[in-house]
Amino acid sequence: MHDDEFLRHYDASRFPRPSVAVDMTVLTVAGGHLYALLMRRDEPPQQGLWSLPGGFVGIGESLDGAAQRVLRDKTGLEGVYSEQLYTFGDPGRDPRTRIIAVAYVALVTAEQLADHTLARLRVPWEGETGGPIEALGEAGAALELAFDHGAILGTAVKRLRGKLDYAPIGFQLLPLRFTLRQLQAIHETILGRQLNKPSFRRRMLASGQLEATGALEQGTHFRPAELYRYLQRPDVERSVEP
Amino acid sequence: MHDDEFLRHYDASRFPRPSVAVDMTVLTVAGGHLYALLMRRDEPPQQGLWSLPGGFVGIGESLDGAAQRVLRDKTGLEGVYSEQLYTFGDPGRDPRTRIIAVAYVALVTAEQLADHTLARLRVPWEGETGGPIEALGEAGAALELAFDHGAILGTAVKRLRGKLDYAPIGFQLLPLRFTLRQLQAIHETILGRQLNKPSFRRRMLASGQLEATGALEQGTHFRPAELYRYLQRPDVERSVEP
DNA sequence: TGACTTATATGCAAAATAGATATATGCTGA
DNA sequence: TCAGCATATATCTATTTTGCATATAAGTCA
Repeated sequence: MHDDEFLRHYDASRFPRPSVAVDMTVLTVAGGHLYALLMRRDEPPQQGLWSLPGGFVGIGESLDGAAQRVLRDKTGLEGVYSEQLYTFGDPGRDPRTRIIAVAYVALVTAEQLADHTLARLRVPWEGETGGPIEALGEAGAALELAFDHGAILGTAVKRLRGKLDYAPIGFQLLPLRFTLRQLQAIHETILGRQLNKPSFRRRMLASGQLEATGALEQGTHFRPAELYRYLQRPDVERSVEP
Repeated sequence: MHDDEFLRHYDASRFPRPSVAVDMTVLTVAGGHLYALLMRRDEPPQQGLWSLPGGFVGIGESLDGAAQRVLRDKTGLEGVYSEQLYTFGDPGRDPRTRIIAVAYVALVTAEQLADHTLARLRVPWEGETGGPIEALGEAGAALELAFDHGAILGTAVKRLRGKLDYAPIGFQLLPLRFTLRQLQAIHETILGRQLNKPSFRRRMLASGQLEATGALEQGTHFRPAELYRYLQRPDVERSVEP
């Protein structure tokens, strides 16, 4: 193998190359609704429209690394769960030039997004049908989304629905200690349908992912529920996942 | 919005950009084994090693389009089912320069790969654990794989196992008309475990994806099985799928 | 025609699931 | 201190799904 010699003469600039960006879908659940973090574009193209936080991938930077960096720089969030979602690369998806976007999903608790603009998501399909979804502003009117970000959001919701019952998704959206009822509410919101209470309980407890803490919920006007904890320590887990 | 003016002055070459390629995982099933199409690299880097067919994405070409083109140019296959798998972008995964690879999985029948080099896949994990897998040559020895292609193959098998029971995967690996026993053999090979016959039958027939043709298998030395057909016409389906 | 081999159908037990109902528990306010 | 309240938690039953065993059917071949 003469890799060394070959590489000395390799000219990476012979062909025109697209730009590569990461787009972050930051989702949370609150009050029975799904929300996504959106930012108003303050420069062209598509100035004034709403978009997912994104940024270009550095030439020496891994995709997961770029995702974490963009998240930190644009939203201040650090060390949150995120995974690669899908890569959107239609020519023309961005009017500037050819930009291929590697989309990521990040899940955070509603408290972590207190200072950001959240848009309520309206999913116009059931189950895992898929397709673009709408983001609604305060008034309930649909926000105009930049680029193909409506499609990216739809893909994210579809992914969440698919992974919900075999991956530790709900836990990322809750504080470290939570009640089974809270976890069920998260699942119901993501799936967009009601679930049976005893059945959900059994399934969760049988999954081995949960551990009872013995502590009880505080501040209720009725019988408090027991607090549970996720066993795989969601505070440590990061972006992984092929 | 002054998008027009902005775009006239936009300089896409201000930042160094990675190259973007598609890598095709072409899989088939035969004789109880999973096989992948591999090509021997005949030029550096990593000359002599075995790799997935791949190629750079053209500047005006969609990712799905690039996948179909690479498949056609490198293997002669046209119009086969393929879907995007995952994007591999570690800096250093390719020694030439920064190359981000959007990996695709394509499924074809064994007959369609008659003229190509196939490597039997050995999956060292169960279920959907994930991780790189080995490709074995004729003699049964592991082939040395280029770049991160062992990891890409592992991701492809994990994806197939996950989608098998709710997506039309088995049909892509069979001729248009097939017996239930053949379909079950495909499932068993992909999953790496035996399945219950009456149970598999019931599940498939209840799924509504199959239609009995009335015709019977030919050339058996015993009772021939009925031939079934996939309802969504797999010969029409292409790359889709977020 | 009957032995052979596999497809297909049927029957039954075990397990998982949904749903309804009953019981337990902590809070509130008199 | 105690009844009433609201929700958590446990229990029970009907239904569906699944695995496994067995029976029957339908071709080939001698």
